[in-house]
Amino acid sequence: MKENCKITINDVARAAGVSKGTVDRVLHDRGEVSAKSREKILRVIEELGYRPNFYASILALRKNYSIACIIPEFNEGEFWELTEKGILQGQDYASRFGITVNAYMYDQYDLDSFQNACAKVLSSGPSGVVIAPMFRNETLKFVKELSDRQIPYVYIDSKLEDDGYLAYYGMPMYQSGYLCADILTDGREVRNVHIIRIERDKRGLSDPTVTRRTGFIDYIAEHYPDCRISNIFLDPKNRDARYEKLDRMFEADPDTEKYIVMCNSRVHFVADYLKDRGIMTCRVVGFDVLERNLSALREGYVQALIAQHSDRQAAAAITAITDLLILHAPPQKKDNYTQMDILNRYNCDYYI
Amino acid sequence: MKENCKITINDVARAAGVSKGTVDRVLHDRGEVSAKSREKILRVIEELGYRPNFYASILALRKNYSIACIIPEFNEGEFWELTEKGILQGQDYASRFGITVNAYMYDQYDLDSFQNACAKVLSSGPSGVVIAPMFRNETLKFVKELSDRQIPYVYIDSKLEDDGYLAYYGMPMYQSGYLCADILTDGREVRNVHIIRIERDKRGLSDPTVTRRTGFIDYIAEHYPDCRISNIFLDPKNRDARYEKLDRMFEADPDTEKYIVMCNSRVHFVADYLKDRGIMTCRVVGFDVLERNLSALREGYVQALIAQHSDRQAAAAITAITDLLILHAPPQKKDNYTQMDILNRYNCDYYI
DNA sequence: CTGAAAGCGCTAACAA
DNA sequence: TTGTTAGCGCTTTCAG
Repeated sequence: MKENCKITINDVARAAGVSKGTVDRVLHDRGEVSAKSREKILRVIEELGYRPNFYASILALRKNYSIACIIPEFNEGEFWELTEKGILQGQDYASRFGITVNAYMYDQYDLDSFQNACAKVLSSGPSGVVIAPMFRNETLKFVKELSDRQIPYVYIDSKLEDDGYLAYYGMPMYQSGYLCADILTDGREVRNVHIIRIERDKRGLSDPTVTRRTGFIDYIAEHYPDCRISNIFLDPKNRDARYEKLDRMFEADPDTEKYIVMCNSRVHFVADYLKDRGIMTCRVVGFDVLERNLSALREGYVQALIAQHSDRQAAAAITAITDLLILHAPPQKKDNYTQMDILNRYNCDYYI
Repeated sequence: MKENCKITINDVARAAGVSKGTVDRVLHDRGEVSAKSREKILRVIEELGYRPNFYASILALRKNYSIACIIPEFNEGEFWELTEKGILQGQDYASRFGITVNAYMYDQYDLDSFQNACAKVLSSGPSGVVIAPMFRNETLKFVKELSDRQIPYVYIDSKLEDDGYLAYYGMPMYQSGYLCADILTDGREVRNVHIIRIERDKRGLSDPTVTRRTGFIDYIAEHYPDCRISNIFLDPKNRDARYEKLDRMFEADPDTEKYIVMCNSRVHFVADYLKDRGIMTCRVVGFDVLERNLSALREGYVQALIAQHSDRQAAAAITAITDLLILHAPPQKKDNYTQMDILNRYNCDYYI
């Protein structure tokens, strides 16, 4: 299936009647070669099916490639933890090729900290960058700078409308909302749906779930035109306030079976409430495999989770850059929409 | 995050007051070293945090590793096609390390052809083997031989009860049946369930879905103790006979909404029938992402598919052997149960 | 039991 | 424009 490529640069040199130095020159396009030699060498390479041995290559040019990853910082059990796991996996791969990988975290609610991270990355002189963008304008400025410096970059989680990225790995957000609505309603008679959201003051930061919510709402509009949708905003830092809001929501909805959805990763807020109140009559769907969400799934307070392997996304991003650096091979596809995984209590234990 | 390990074998040698030849000897345990030197060298390695550069290593010992993969042969669109894709991916990875990968196919209904494939593999003198076992006894004999020759082997798809394998990558079969029953019944009132099976004459070959069926039946027994389960056997080679059987089945079941399941990858047989007969009132669940199954899913003749990334299983198997060969690192886990993916019409397009 | 030395295939600086 | 050469870090004879 694959030739045992024992043809070395020496063989090529001999066959072409030149020295290996010259062959190396045409291989790496570092000029200074007569058109005639060049042509001849290329033909010989073709004929012999020469494939460079890149151990030797890496060994000889002991370059210090490095990849920088820019992601939001996080606490244990939060969404970005899984991404970091993926960075570690990718690091493992990259290190096989002598490439170092570094993570730069920023506070996703603080523009300054983001700019700070970008500046640090830039000054570290990376060979490639992986970035999970939250601040639109600042990110565009940053990647512009990367482009100017010819540094390849890969988006993960979400991407922007610029065109210079090497690749993107993330979930199809709109479809995930659509899918979510299908799972939530599941062919039942549904008259009220509650979308639970997180209060966030958004200075310059793009809401990462707005597209998903659109997909959700579209599905409802198409399949349940008479269904009412209510939006409830929860304060992530204030439990009592959350409970109060949810209490009010429950009072207002006349149906006993309530349909609840959360388009971000915090559905455990709802699950905690339901558990404390001893309510088991809701149908709840959320996103992402935080440990707290999984518990809620197992205990039956959440019926389904839609998950993505954000670890694989990060790892794939690093692999893409590694392969570009080492093999000079760009990824097969630029936009890589990763699969949407439906988890319930029976398959969630095999997920990670 | 990772040290720039510039410590070479020379540094170690110097620090230990010996030559690099001696260091190499203790590194590879090829004896002939005094206890004193040995000890000293080990300590120095520890202190300096020496990590061998395996480009140099691979370059120096230009070995010709090869990995053999033994899987059933297949026609286009059949289950094993995806596995082959994974082999190609794994090959891609392995070739980065100068390892060649070869596939050996056998007729899964023909013991001779299996033995033949095994013999070929053995005589090719592989450095590692990936195997999808169908014939129990013959496989056990074969892997015994591999063990004797110290050739590591990895099971994919299913595994046997021997203990010498390096790793296993496959789906948890029992749970997949259990999950399947949950998705099929989905909280509804179910009084009849039809399990559609494939007629196969099984001389010495283990039925790969028996465990899955057990999981399915257990779920029904636990959640629907009064539900009747019927088994229908279809001839894969005779369309008319299949239709006749299904006609009879439909006549016998009084309910309009019928619950149908197939525990192998051929649920498209049922879908074709339903489509031709114009029946849309059934709830049908099957397994695996054959193109024909996906079409049935999109068109609504099948409600859900439970899928597995058998490509990733194969690729992971090859990666495991590669890493063992190159890095001398065995896989982190021996038994790797891959996730069970639930597919419906809204997420299936993002699956592969 | 140990050291010296010759490569593995490729790169890059230096001569020519 | 080209050839020569000294490594990159490790393995493996071959002497001692």
